[in-house]
Amino acid sequence: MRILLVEDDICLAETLAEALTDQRYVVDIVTDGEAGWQQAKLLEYDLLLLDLMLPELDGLGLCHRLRSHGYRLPILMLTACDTIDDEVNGLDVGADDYIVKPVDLQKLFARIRALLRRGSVGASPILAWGELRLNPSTYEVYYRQSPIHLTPKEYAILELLLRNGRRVLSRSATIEHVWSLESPPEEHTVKVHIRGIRQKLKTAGADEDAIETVHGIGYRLKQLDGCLG
Amino acid sequence: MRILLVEDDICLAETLAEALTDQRYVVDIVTDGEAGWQQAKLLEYDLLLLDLMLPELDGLGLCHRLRSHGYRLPILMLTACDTIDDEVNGLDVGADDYIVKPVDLQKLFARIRALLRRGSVGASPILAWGELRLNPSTYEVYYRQSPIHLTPKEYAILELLLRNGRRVLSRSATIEHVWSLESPPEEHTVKVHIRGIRQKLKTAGADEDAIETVHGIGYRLKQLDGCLG
DNA sequence: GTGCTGGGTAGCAAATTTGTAACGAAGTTA
DNA sequence: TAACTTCGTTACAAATTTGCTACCCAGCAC
Repeated sequence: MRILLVEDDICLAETLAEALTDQRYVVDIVTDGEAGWQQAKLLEYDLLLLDLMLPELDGLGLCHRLRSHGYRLPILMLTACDTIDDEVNGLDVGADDYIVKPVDLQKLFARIRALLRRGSVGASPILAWGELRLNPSTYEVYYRQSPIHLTPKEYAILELLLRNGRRVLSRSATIEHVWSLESPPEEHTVKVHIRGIRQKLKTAGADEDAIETVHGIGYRLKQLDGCLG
Repeated sequence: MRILLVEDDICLAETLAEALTDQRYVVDIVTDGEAGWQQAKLLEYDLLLLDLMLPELDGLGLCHRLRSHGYRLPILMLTACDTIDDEVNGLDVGADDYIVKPVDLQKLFARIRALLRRGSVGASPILAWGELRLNPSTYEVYYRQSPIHLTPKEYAILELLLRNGRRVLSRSATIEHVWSLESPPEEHTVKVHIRGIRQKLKTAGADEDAIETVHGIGYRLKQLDGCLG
């Protein structure tokens, strides 16, 4: 699960990101509202953790802009002031819940779980590409009828590829998303994991390689027959 | 299975909680609707037992707020007035069933069991997975014809697994559902109990392990032969 | 072709995660 | 009270995952 954290207090942001990473979320941090908007457009996040007070574009503004552009991801507001007014404003512009600072981590985790739980109900949870299917709610990966066992890192990379469609993922971007704050490995490590995925797909009966290498750039999913990019 | 009881009559609340605890549920009590809302956001409950008349935010209001925020847990309304009106109102705002005071405990248990098995396959009160069967109303567990004696904790974990099908249960989620708030054990404890279950199933003649370890995530029931994900 | 850069493969060792055994505390039952 | 069960912990063993080094191959420029 990928979370976008929009928080200008770098110290708090890193603390939160570390805690969330421990909870196995992948966390991206941006420090102002405008960057949050750009980043939210760039990738499909599962949840937005949004400070109310931000430079450039504040939390309410970003929230409002996202909702008015049709983004339906769960938004959890983070606010220093726990007045009713703020809550009302936040929920008015389309936030799903809010939590006051100082942040109680257990409470934060619980709200995030609650939001993700109900977010995953409506949308089709299965990511698919040709004969390949990945179910994020059960961590199951299938090629046709064959279950494929992937390690956590392999799984995370494949999920990232599937969520990004034909977009090319550079190795550094992959590391940023999959490893996030934990000590990032060398870029070569990505190759090794890509190899692991390819090998397991092949063993499962995939005739052609689902992952395309874009020389000098990175990886992406291969064009499907009969599908136009 | 964890139940949230929202009831302002402390005497009744404690009586019910005790009875439910005897039935091996984990019960948390709050005494007003607003607290109920906060608590429901905090933890993932398996069922909500909700008095209609409450201070702060009444049962109908809480029920409505939960449903409109996407919560889908079963809600059992508790009401002193057994008029059609109340029933209609309750079901309108999204309660699943209701029971009138004074509470007949046996009836209460039966309704709770019925609501908890909602969504599971068929109308059978028996939870089953392959040759494994678990009867929540008698706490009996069988593998084929052989009865299996499980300790309460082992039983609770196995029931949770059976109710969750292929979903992966993290160790922390398992603790959240099986242990009460005062004394949650270390995550390692879950491993030890899982081992106990596996060992007893094996002794009972299970050829292959029913519980699958999902490395880095948690546990789930193993895929059954002939079942597609 | 040669040289160069980037990507693929294999195997190993460290780190992390999970499994097992055993102990003692606490509670139950006879 | 003594025997027994349950349960959470510690300590250690086993398994899995992970990231690295080293080496080979493919594509590209000349």
